[in-house]
Amino acid sequence: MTDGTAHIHDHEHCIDTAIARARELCGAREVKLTPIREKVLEIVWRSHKPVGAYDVLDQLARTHKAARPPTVYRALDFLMAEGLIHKIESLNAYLGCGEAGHMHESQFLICRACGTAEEIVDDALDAALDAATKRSGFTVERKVVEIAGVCARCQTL
Amino acid sequence: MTDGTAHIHDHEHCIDTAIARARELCGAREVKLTPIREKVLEIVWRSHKPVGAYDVLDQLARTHKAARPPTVYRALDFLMAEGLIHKIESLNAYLGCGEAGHMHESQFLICRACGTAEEIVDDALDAALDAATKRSGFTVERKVVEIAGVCARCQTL
DNA sequence: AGTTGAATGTTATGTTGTATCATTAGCCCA
DNA sequence: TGGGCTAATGATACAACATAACATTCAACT
Repeated sequence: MTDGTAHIHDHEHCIDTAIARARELCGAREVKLTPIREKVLEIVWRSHKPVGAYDVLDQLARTHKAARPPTVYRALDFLMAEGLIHKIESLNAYLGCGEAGHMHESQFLICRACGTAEEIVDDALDAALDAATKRSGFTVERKVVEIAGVCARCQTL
Repeated sequence: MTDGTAHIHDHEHCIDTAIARARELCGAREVKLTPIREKVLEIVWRSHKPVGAYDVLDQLARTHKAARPPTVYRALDFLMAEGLIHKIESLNAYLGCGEAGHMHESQFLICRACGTAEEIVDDALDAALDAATKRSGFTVERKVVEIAGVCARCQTL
């Protein structure tokens, strides 16, 4: 286990919880969490680090020989549409969403030292974003907030 | 002229101003705004829309046959390091910086209808970002804020 | 002129993401 | 029960974005 956050939680449990939650949500919404989609979700959740689509593909291909780029991108698109994962634009990588269920704007703290990305929910920040756009008469559809730097833990190492 | 913002300003003048400013800054900093770098800056400034590296390459190649992807990426890297342009991560595209000279965090309103990206400077928003990270003990190096939606003008069309 | 370091040239390749059409799987229901 | 519909997946090809590595040129200083 090389995951920099492994020390603070039971990661298998955290994956299982995320998948169980995804099943519930998809059931309630009457959309299909197919085996491929579920497997991709699990692969993304296996790390708290954002993971690239082709890394997902490599891992998926171990159990699913037919996997190709479109296989992965379709699954990722589905999972994003359902709010189960996020894309980190500044890394071209994907991350499991810890707040799945209620749609929300995502804000990330990305550590360049350990590679982890922490999703934060800050209502004051979100309000400031809305205020900034309201002034311009701009209608918001998506808010990308990605803060890169060094996390508290890595600074002490 | 198909630029959605062309109606509100003299674009040639705005390009000239940006290049003159870039020359000043590079002179003061004793870094070289070479012909290639200046041409790339001009190409980026020709639109208020973020422009892809390969679009820049196509345009650069008209006057500079030897241009290749590294030619363009090197120039873009230089211009970004000097704060003369920004990269829009969610579009993989580049945009002239209207606030060149003082280093600052960039925040963008990106209209999916007309393709323009407006750079905004909102101190309250920036303060909210800092507050959010301070709480986590996170050291910020770069802040990416990209708000996508529909601009005021496009909503009325 | 000779040396040095930055900039550019050149070739190749790596990485990320889509378009397109064919095939399969689940579901409704006549 | 099997025909017809739609969603999902398979499969091939390619487009778009970006960098590695090494060669050459150029400008500045001595």
